[in-house]
Amino acid sequence: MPHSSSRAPFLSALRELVSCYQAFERYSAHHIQGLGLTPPQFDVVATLGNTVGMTFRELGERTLITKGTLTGVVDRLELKEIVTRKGSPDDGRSTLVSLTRKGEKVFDQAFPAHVEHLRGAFGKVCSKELSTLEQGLRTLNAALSAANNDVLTREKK
Amino acid sequence: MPHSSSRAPFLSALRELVSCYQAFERYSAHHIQGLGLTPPQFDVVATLGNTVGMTFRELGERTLITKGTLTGVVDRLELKEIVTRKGSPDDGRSTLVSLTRKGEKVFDQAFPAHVEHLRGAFGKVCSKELSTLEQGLRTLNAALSAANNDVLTREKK
DNA sequence: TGACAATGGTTCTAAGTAGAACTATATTGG
DNA sequence: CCAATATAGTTCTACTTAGAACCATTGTCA
Repeated sequence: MPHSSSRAPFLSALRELVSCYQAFERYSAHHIQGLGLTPPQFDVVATLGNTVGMTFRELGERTLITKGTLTGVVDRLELKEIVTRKGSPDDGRSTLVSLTRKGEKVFDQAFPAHVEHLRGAFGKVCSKELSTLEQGLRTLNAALSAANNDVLTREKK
Repeated sequence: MPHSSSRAPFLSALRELVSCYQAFERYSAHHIQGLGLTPPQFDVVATLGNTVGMTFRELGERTLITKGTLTGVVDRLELKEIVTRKGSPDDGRSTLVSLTRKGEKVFDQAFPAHVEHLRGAFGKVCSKELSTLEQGLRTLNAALSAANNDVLTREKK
């Protein structure tokens, strides 16, 4: 589509965003699977690490995993005896998820190893460029959120 | 994990990359679903638009959908009579996928509409910042590809 | 206080995802 | 020319995904 990309130069930035994300996912997932976890499972373990546990709601907000999905991810981590569920004493509706002893060992081993693995790629990019990139992503993020809110409120009407 | 992020400043850029991608996906998917397609289905239609069709292999390379997944996506588009499969005359192994008449109509209607929708978000970011962002993403992409190749060749040995 | 709304999790469905095993057709090197 | 090898798609499995419907509990307010 030659004419459309010349009319819409942002499409090439977009393509780059998507392919960058996918490249990161590939690089990251490959390593995580070597640790015996899937990427969402690792995400949950990394989020629970060094905490006393948290509710499904909070866990979902931090990992950006929707609640329907989260149930399944936590199920499988529970099967592996890496996390446990415990009813909240304060609120009969909510469930607290936390790492088991075994889960903490997994965290202590996997988390630093994974950060090191990532450094293997990100370390090649100079920190100045990285912070420029971060700034640009923030701007785009804000534009996307705003646009998304526009659409949603327009639909509500 | 307060100490880890201070030791690894790239993690905050990474977080921004992931959340930016997800925000884009949400914004984009929402609109695409209003057109009666899923995001991968739209991707395939957009890739086949204004072409005479292509093989699964080529389609997979362009959309970044792996072949096992692509079979299912094309199946569902075929059910909707948006694309057709046709055995390649040159190579008995490969299959050509192309838009049907109806598929072309869908493309002509959906593609420009979607680009406009995206412009609603990206248009808010000035083009200078967008091209800086694109450049940063290219750099990171290159670093990720290189690191990934390193890992793969190391494993082959 | 008692109906009604909001919230937290689970379940269900349709789809996408990667990766491995499989089948059929090419290609290549001896 | 034929055996080994590579390539193209399909199938299968385990998992993730979002979203909707659902259930139980909690909060609100009349």
